[in-house]
Amino acid sequence: MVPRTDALTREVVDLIAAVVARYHEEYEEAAAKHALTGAQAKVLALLAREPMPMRRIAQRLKCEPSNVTGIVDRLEARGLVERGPDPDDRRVKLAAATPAGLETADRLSESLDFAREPLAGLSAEERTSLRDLLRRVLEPGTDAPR
Amino acid sequence: MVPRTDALTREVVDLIAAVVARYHEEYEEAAAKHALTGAQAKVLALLAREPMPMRRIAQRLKCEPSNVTGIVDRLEARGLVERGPDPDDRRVKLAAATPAGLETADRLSESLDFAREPLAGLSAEERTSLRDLLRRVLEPGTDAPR
DNA sequence: CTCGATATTTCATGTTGTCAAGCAACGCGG
DNA sequence: CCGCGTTGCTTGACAACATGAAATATCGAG
Repeated sequence: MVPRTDALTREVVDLIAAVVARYHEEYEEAAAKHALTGAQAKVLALLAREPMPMRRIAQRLKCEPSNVTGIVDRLEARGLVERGPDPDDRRVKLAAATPAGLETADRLSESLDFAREPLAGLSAEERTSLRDLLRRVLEPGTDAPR
Repeated sequence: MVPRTDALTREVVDLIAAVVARYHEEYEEAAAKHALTGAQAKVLALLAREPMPMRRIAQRLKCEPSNVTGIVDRLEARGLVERGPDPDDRRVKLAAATPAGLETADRLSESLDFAREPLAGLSAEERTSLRDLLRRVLEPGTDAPR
């Protein structure tokens, strides 16, 4: 067992906390620029890649399916998303981004690109190191993608 | 200007997103173990270090002061936090953790220690590299200037 | 076909967040 | 000292997000 009071580890954890805070701030800000909330932006980004059942969205967001209903309702009300039937299972509803939704998702993605500028301060070598270290940190319990 | 489609940068950003997601998940989980929400845990952790005015809490949380009122209300209702007068300014209310609040904050902190185990997989040298790289990433705009 | 499981929705409820309005206290210029 | 703009906090109204329980429809195995 690693000593819990290790100063170095603590500092790294604090830095990660700072990164998390910063990431959130910028994400919400970028979403707000397109009149979306964070949750809506996340769902829209998901659906821009591929349509998926409500239940799958809930898994990705790690929340209850009943919650997703509301989020998709609001996106649908704004014409960014549509619900369609799943040909293989009539219980399932497939949510998909509309053309307008895709367009918004694209612009959102660009705003987020802007947010990643801080990384530009790192050389290619440094970015590679960072990538490798982050991979290692995430490795043990990487969430099994389903 | 760095090309926005740089594969390496994109991968690092994705990894950071994964770290952010993971961090949140574990934070909420740790908070829930003590029957706290994420926001409540954050405020309690802040106040466990030192008492502070409501307005300062709002700044730290980057939210409206009126929001803090509710969060502190709930913590106070559970006896984890107390509001007291500021001797220097009677408009100000100083929120402070009660003994019970300090105790909860301690146990919460231990749960979070547990969550940082992933870092244990890294050698001291690697943790140092990671620290330095994260510092660099955060450096330029530690505080979003507006 | 029946029955348990699954996908979604609806409803009730609670927390977080915003904004506008209000009140008390501060502190400055006259 | 007195007004008056500013500041700190709370309140109220309202939207979004989140959970859990119950309702509905469909699926699939026996």
